Amino acid sequence: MTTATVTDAYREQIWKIVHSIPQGKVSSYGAVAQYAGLPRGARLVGRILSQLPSGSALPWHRVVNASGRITFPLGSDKYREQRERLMSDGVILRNDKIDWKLFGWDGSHGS
DNA sequence: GTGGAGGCATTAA
DNA sequence: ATTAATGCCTCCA
Repeated sequence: MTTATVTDAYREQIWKIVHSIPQGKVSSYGAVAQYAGLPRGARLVGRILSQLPSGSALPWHRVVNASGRITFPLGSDKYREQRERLMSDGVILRNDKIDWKLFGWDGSHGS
């Protein structure tokens, strides 16, 4: 079947990882991609998240870029939505930026 | 030495 | 060939 794509197989894997992010913490596209087995698939994670089906209930708002900032243009509806959801999770945005040292999730189980 | 901004590189669709 | 929910490197203040 050549109809399927590479991300098609990683799609569920990425969903699992994003859904594995604990509330109050955030991760980056590159980090999630790396955990999924895609060393340079940062954009793939973003693309997959953009193709999320309605009702996926996936905490995509806990995923930001490596800069700790929301990828959407500041002032955009999407940007506002993610920021609101992040604050709802207890994540504080400082200067529209996330303190990675406070909310950065390594993907590890920690202690 | 730290922080912010801009540009180039990389992969998948 | 073009676009994209990015990442990393380099330069300036």
